[in-house]
Amino acid sequence: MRYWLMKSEPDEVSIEDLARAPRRSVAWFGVRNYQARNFMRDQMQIGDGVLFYHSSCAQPGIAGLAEVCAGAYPDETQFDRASKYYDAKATRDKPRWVNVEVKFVKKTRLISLAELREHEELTGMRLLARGNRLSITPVDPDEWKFITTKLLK
DNA sequence: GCCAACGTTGGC
DNA sequence: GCCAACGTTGGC
Repeated sequence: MRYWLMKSEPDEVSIEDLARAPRRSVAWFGVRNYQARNFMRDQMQIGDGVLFYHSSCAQPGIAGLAEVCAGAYPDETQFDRASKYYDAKATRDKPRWVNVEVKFVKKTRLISLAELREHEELTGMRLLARGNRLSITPVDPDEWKFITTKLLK
């Protein structure tokens, strides 16, 4: 059982969209970074906890909780010429990109990026590391506990 | 829209 | 394998 922070642009998929999705789950397609892919492929398991983070928006921050509900399988969009995520070097025999599926748990108050930076307990968060751009980052159990019990009560 | 930081590509 | 050029991310 691990914990993760996953960034999503609310214009694409917000926590509200996730709550309204069929079965309240979505495929986390479109990841085109090897490190993030490897997290999905090698480490994410059904039941893992997810901090659902809104990025590239007016109020970036944690907007809700989710959980992994399906393990990694090939991301369909890599094969779709019409998709902006199309990858000419990926084939069905040798897929390059995978996605997991993520299920809604709850919407929370917005914990802004600025607020996350205020807490001593969270200074080690990968999200807050200088220059971090990864869309999927591991979250330490202590950080998860602090956020879900102290910041969200 | 700016720009720092990082990742990827491709020539050598 | 190096590294310059280019592309992307994402907060501000």
